[in-house]
Amino acid sequence: MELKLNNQEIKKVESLNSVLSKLKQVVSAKKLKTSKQREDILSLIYNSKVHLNSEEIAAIMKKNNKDSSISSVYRILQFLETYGFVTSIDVDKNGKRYEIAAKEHHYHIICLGCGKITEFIDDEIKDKQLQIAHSLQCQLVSDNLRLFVVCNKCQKEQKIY
Amino acid sequence: MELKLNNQEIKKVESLNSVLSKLKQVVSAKKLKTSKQREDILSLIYNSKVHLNSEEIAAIMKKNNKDSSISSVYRILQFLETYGFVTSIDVDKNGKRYEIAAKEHHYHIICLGCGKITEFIDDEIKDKQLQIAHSLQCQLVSDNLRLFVVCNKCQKEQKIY
DNA sequence: GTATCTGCAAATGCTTTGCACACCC
DNA sequence: GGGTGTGCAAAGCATTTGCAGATAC
Repeated sequence: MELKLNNQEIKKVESLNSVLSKLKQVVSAKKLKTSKQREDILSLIYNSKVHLNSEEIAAIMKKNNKDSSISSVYRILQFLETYGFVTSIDVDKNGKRYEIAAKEHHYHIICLGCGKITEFIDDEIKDKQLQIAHSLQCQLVSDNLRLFVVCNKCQKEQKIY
Repeated sequence: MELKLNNQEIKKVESLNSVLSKLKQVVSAKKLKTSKQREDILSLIYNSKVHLNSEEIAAIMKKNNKDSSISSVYRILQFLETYGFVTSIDVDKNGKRYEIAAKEHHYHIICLGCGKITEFIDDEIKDKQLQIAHSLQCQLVSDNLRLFVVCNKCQKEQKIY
């Protein structure tokens, strides 16, 4: 089977420099102004091995002496998502979590015990979805597949279930 | 392909009476007390052809002269979800939407234009998910596949995109 | 009678927004 | 200098919770 798994993260399809350069293009095209925070948050999400939420992003910014108010973090995340630089996923009650959009198209496995998010790629599922959308005369905009599991470690620790 | 589609709703695998009888069993086993509202809300969700949110459920209860405060609706929905009578899906900003659990296992297609939710069944995707969970030594608890689309009608009306 | 269920209002948690000031071009 | 970005505090919105009274058993 052509399943690709990766416990760390799915391959990125673009370099950080390329992503940052695209950000500059959008900012310039929209006649907006450069903001160090915007670039920093985008870089942070690009480099993060985990899916951060807004609070965590604000906390890391603070730790890196790049302090940013939580409202700015929200505004910047909204901007970055609107213009396709990041995507968000809902996995728990602690708000949306973000990841860089410049990643291979993938799905998420979420452990209900420890919250760990694993990513995987499956082309068959992707193809199937396109077929389904097409058969309904729908234009597929985005898809979201989440598997909620109890991981091996949490099963052994009898964390839940 | 073995895709099953249904523009109205996916077949239910259990009668309302059977579901209500199971509710009575749980209530009795947990030494709780019968509540007409709990039964009414469960019946309402069973019979609804659309995915209702809490506000809508409260409004329909009111219209049927079975008035229920919004907090009771939330408490009852939480109860029904905890004990596996209903399941919830997140489709928009208007809160979780509920459906009866006694339905064939299925996925959702959500139109970003009109909000219409279509359900579909696909055994290949289901099998694939089980394989994936198994290959990661994970116990699959639940899965959630949402396709966000622009439906044919909304494309013609150029509602979005 | 006693524990659960309900309605109300207040609280919660994530997110958005209004406003004044700071900063980029 | 004019408009965009930011920080702060307040507001929004779905949901939860504390409490007192109502109801089921």
